[in-house]
Amino acid sequence: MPSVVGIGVLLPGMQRWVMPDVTALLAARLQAAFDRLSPGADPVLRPSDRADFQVNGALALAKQLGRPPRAIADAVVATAELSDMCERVEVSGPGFVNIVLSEEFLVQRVAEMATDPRLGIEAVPVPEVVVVDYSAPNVAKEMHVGHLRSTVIGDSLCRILGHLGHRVVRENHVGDWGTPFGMLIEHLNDLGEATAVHELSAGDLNSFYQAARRSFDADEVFRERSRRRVVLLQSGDPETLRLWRVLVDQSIAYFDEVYAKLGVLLTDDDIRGESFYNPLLPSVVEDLRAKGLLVEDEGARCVFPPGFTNRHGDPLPLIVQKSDEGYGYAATDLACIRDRVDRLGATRILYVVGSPQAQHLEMCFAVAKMAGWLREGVEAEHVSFGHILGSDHKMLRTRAGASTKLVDLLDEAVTRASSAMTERGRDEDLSEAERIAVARALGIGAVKYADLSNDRTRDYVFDWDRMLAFEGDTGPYLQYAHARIRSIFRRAAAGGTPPAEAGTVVDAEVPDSTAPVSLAAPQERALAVALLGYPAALGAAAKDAEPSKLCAYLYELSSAFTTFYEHCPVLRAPERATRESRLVLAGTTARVLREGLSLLGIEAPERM
RNA sequence: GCCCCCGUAGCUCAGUGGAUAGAGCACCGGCCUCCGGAGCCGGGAGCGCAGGUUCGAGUCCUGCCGGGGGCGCCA
Repeated sequence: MPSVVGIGVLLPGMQRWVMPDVTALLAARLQAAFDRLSPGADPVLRPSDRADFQVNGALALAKQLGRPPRAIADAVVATAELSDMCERVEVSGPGFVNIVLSEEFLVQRVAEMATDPRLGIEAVPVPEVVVVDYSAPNVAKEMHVGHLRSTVIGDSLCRILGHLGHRVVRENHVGDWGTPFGMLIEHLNDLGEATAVHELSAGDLNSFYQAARRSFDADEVFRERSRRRVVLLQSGDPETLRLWRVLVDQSIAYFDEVYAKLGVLLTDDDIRGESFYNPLLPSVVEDLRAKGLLVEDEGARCVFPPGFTNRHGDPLPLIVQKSDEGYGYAATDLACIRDRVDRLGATRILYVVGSPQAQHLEMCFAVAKMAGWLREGVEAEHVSFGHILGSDHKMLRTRAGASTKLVDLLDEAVTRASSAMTERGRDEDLSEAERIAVARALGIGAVKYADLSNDRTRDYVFDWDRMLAFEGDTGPYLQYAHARIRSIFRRAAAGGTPPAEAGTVVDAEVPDSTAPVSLAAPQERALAVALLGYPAALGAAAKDAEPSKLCAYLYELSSAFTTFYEHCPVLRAPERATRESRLVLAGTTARVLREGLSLLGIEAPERM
């Protein structure tokens, strides 16, 4: 069964009318005004540092309409229906329109958000079927840092898209087929099944693989056995398949351990390994041949999508079937696309795959379009990402030059988080069990946030001290901001005084999220505006498949909160009404932080 | 050789063609009877180089320089 995330929001009865978010609402109003001047003209609505928003569309329209930009801006201001939202709309400079939202509007929207279980996030009206291809470890091979990015980014995208109401199908394209399995199965035989299983279940996949490799390189007899074993595997020999299954199952059990440690959604049901597509490969080749796309070249069956050339400037082939009749990975990738469109009904396919494979994927997409498998209305996107670099700005490796094992990295993160807590005396009130859980949340969260908060497409420098810092744009900082707000509510629940017994956890919710909100102080207003930006930020992250946009938003929100918190006493507010209003602001901030972090796959502890 | 990505402050990074290019770290100066100071307020410092398109370019185009990646039977 394909995995489904977030389908719940589409169930009858749960679907409810939620007002469009502030940005969308404003954009719609402005669009109507611009349409009257020039149908379809882009208002160019942008956040502004000198107002809440600015509208730049008038300048672009000036030349086209042959009118001064200020006159156009004036016309927009005169005709746009903004009076219920804004307290000031004015033309400035060469023709910008500055928009300042009214306090009444902000108050009303924050109140709606505070009482909305979905925090103002509207389920998309037309859900897509989004297939997310990510993680993709190899059977009988250790997961290393190279798998971190794909797994973490893909996980977050699944969560975000699912939360927005899309039907998400997770696909873990595990490397479980191909010529190396001849060698691996023969090595398994040589070790003896029991010994091999023991070694693999201990998670020592690398030494197993490397030993197989050594035999293959050194021993001609072993090599020949391996080749014959590949043929047996391909032909479906039951005993060979059984041994193959042993390797696969042991590896999957190991992957599950890593996924559990990492805290991602992937389950065994999401595994759609290369072996799954194996039976579909002949028809891929047949269909390409029938469509006249297949070209035999040097014995290999290829498709030459236009626009791709090799080092000599000659057309570059996508090799579908090798000269030895075996299928190349391109065939699998093509079968995969077809399967996702036909069987799963995908309307959007995300490949969370490293940037080196950009050209290969482009070629696959091009061929799939030529063959009609990727039809109109189905988007295939390469969600590309860069390398993780060490402090020397080179690919992260151990001293020995091997790529770092993912489990080692994660264990070190938790260890470092644990000592950071002790150093800062943050663990004094926590029970041992809670201390361990928090250290885990902090360490894993720090690694994930460091990865997710960068522009995917770029390489980033891996730096323990920076990612685990409790200040700056880090996971722990956001978790801290959340924990600090929760602490306010524990105090509020205890009558405004600290709990009598250290270690007592009072799980307090917002006492009254329907209390009237006032935004008299500028820091209160700024926090309200930041809160209302949540839907737009989430939408942008989903549209661009870019979790860093959600990270940037959450960091801005935290900053707005700390400024607010510094200047606006909550529990010590002089008036009861002010105190309750501020509790609503703080409580809503905590909820957005917790939900936002969870959409990144990061836990938000109550205390830390 | 060809193709792709990247080059923004001392460091790590944001910047969907719009006004004076923003953060964090580090540094400097203020604020502590502080609901968690892991903070708040303020400061200095930057778009690799050269052209071009545009009313407007960090953003788009061309060339160059520098870094990374890819380029036929591995995935």
